[in-house]
Amino acid sequence: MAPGRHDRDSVTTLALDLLDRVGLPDLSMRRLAAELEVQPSALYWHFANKQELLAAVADRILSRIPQPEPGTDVTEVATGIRDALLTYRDGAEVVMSTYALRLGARRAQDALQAVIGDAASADALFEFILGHTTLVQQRMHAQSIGAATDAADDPAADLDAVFRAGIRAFAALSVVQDPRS
Amino acid sequence: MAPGRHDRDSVTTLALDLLDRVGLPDLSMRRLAAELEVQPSALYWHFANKQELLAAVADRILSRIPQPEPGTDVTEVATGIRDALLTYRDGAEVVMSTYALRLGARRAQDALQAVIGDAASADALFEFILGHTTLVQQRMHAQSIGAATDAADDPAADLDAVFRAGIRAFAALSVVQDPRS
DNA sequence: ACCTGAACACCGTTCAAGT
DNA sequence: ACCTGAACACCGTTCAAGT
Repeated sequence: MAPGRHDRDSVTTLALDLLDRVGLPDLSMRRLAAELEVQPSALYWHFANKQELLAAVADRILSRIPQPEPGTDVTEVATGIRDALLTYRDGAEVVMSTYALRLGARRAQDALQAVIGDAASADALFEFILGHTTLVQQRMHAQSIGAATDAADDPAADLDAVFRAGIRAFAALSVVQDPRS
Repeated sequence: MAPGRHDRDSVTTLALDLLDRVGLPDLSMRRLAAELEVQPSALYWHFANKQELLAAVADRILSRIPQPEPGTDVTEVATGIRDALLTYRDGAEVVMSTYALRLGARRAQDALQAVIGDAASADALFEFILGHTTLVQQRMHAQSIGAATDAADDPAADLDAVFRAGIRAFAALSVVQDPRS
């Protein structure tokens, strides 16, 4: 239980835990340092900056995506990705915020490309899942704050209908291989 | 040229201009106040908080979406929405960040629903456009910083291929009205 | 190898008071 | 109606120095 001696992995683990407890806006370097019982400057021995820390957190989140077994369909893979993003609070936003910088970690796209022929379509589907899940998690937070949302509607029911509509569009592609339109 | 006397509209206009010049991470209340030659606290007479200011900015961005004329197809409407988001730096991220809170301003979904039958599919397509455009603008910024991106590839060429792949998936829906699958 | 201490240049927001 | 002045409670990051 000595206060000190952390490494990249243990810092990332606590960052992920803190993210889930307080959300992305309150995940600060200073607060993370306090939980590690360490000065804020100590974090910069492990990570060059906050972006790099968030990239490590994003990779952890994406590591929960199941590898598709033979015979899996588009809906199953897409749902697996969405659920991985939903596992931690604000998970989708963290992944989005580091998407451009993350080297490697193409686990999601690879999984989708295994069930969708075209690479561009697989990327497009991943971008839909990211966008959709980000908005779902935002709405979760807005609701917990008690803020007025756009909707005079049921809170979660039709969100899933939107997800299914998106999946249906891309699933059609994998069946109807388009005849050079 | 007196320093004072602003209103909600003029503040929003300068905020949009500042966003385009410095990007979302550097769009702070203090910096905006400085450009208006006013104390930071003055902004809180016009807006309850930063979120509300960003929501007003988001509405301005979305107001550039063209109303679909009869005979417009899905590709045209979707491209119009993307281009509206691309007009200002980090436009897509601003819209996403206030999506859950924005009352009204369903202009984008309405435009899409006019060319896609199903409301859930129209929302899904909008979420794809938002996710995709956010990532495109992020990559623009990463590149201008000179940061290492994921790609050993052409910078913009295949981004558009992903956009077209997404559109194609949803466009197929509007033609092949699915026979109660 | 990993951390402290101190500093720099910032944030969003509140609130009494001014005109 | 619109703004100032001052304060509160925060940020990310750097860097010399310690062990």
